[in-house]
Amino acid sequence: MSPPNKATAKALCNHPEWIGRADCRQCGILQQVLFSDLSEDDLESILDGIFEPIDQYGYPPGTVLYHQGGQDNAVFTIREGLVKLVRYGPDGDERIIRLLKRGDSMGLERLLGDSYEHTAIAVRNVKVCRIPLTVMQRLNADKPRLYRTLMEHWSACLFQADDHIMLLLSGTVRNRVINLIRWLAKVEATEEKGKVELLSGKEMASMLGVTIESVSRVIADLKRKKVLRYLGSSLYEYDANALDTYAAAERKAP
Amino acid sequence: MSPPNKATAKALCNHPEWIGRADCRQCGILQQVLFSDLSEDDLESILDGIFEPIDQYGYPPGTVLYHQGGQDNAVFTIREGLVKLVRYGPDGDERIIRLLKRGDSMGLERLLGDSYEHTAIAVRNVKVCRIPLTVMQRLNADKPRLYRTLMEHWSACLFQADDHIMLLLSGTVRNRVINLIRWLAKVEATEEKGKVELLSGKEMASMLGVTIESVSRVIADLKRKKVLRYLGSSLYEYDANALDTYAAAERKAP
DNA sequence: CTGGGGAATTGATCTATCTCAATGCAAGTC
DNA sequence: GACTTGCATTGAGATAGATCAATTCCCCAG
Repeated sequence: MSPPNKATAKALCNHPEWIGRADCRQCGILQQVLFSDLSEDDLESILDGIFEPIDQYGYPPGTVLYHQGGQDNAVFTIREGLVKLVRYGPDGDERIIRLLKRGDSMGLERLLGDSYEHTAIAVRNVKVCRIPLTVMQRLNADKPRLYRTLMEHWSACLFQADDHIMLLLSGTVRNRVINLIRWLAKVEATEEKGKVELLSGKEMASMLGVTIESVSRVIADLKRKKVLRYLGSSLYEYDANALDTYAAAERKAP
Repeated sequence: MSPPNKATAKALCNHPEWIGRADCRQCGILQQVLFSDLSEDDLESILDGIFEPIDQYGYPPGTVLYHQGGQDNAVFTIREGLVKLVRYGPDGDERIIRLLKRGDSMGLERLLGDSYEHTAIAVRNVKVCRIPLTVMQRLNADKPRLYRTLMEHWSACLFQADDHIMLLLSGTVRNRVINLIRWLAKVEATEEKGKVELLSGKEMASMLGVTIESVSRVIADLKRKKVLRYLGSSLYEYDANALDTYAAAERKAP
């Protein structure tokens, strides 16, 4: 139940690792995800009839799951961890376009025949299911209801993109950082309430469209004001109310 | 063939106006849009069997097509013009999240039962087809192939959102403005090559996340440098090569 | 033609953030 | 334990862009 200690995590994820064949019938995540609309019988027939299997993999932070422009014949769903979707600017600078969490899916553009639109990189230790395109195609043909679920995933991505624009790319650096912290706290409510694991400075900067130094200064300030307290290995204890206060304080009109 | 002159346009669009019942068989746009995958027979049966008709409407600039949170039972496709999707910040400030052009569709979130996620406002004189949800639902049931087209529309929105982040919300004001001009020039290639109709300063500012004054200064500068030439009523002649040059010039490392 | 009003423009500050550079810190290596 | 290596932190100075404040420019109504 408790998170793996450091040694375990390291042993588990020092390199890409095949974890196992997916048994979708047993899977607590997948049922809530892409295949949530399918009955057990349908799942049965998936697992029996397909050529290519659905496999699970674990990756350590920094692993590239796929490359922009790539054509691996699979889509992915995230069982655990965070994945960043990035694009590279003309100077090779990396820009984080989206941050995907447990339950999100990525690479859906392959279903339309497009190559991957981003490079997907693990931000934390990550576990994913790799679903071959052939499986999706077959399912789409057999069970059109799956399309609805797919559309929900598209729309979820879209609304994250919109929130990104509103919350993370508008206003002062301080507000952007605070909104990012809130978002992280919300989606990673795995530990006890009141604690967040932040990203690296570079990653936060590249999500928020600001410099590393600016992010660092904001966080230092929040620490000084006792809104954040450092607990080690980028884990912080935070005061949710104070966060709200400080975010709101900025847009006081005099 | 030529665009309507000002007097005509005005008479046509001074207020929301019902233009006609859609004859999708004759429609040059719609066939390339939502219903591109359907045969003529399928279209036939749409038009015959449905209770609610597909109507066409014209709206003048500034008209609200639907409101964030609204629940009108329809999706729309744009036959002509530009529509902005906006959200409002805590202070009521409007932020343009996306700019939709001829052939794009909007309000697809209603297909999933969600209320509209944005407020849609005409930027120019606009013609749209209003497609009742019932029609879409019926079609989805009868012709599952339509789902593919829908997914393509979702993905198109998503990739516009991503481009928005990369091109319009990164870098200097100058680059953002130039990228916006290029985008407008590309999607509105209705007139002769080499001319763009820009948005109002307020609109450009709210797309790019900068102030009106900054946008104005950049445009004034581009005029001074003969990259843009004003032709009246926010129409400009532009030098595409020079635009590229000036956009690139900024990221020269000394 | 004429006057009014909203938008665009321009100028003069001001400031948040970037940039550059130095220092500190923690983890892994030999 | 000393040495590297990669980040995070902090400071000081430079600057792009915001803000505030006039004009000026259109466009339209009368």
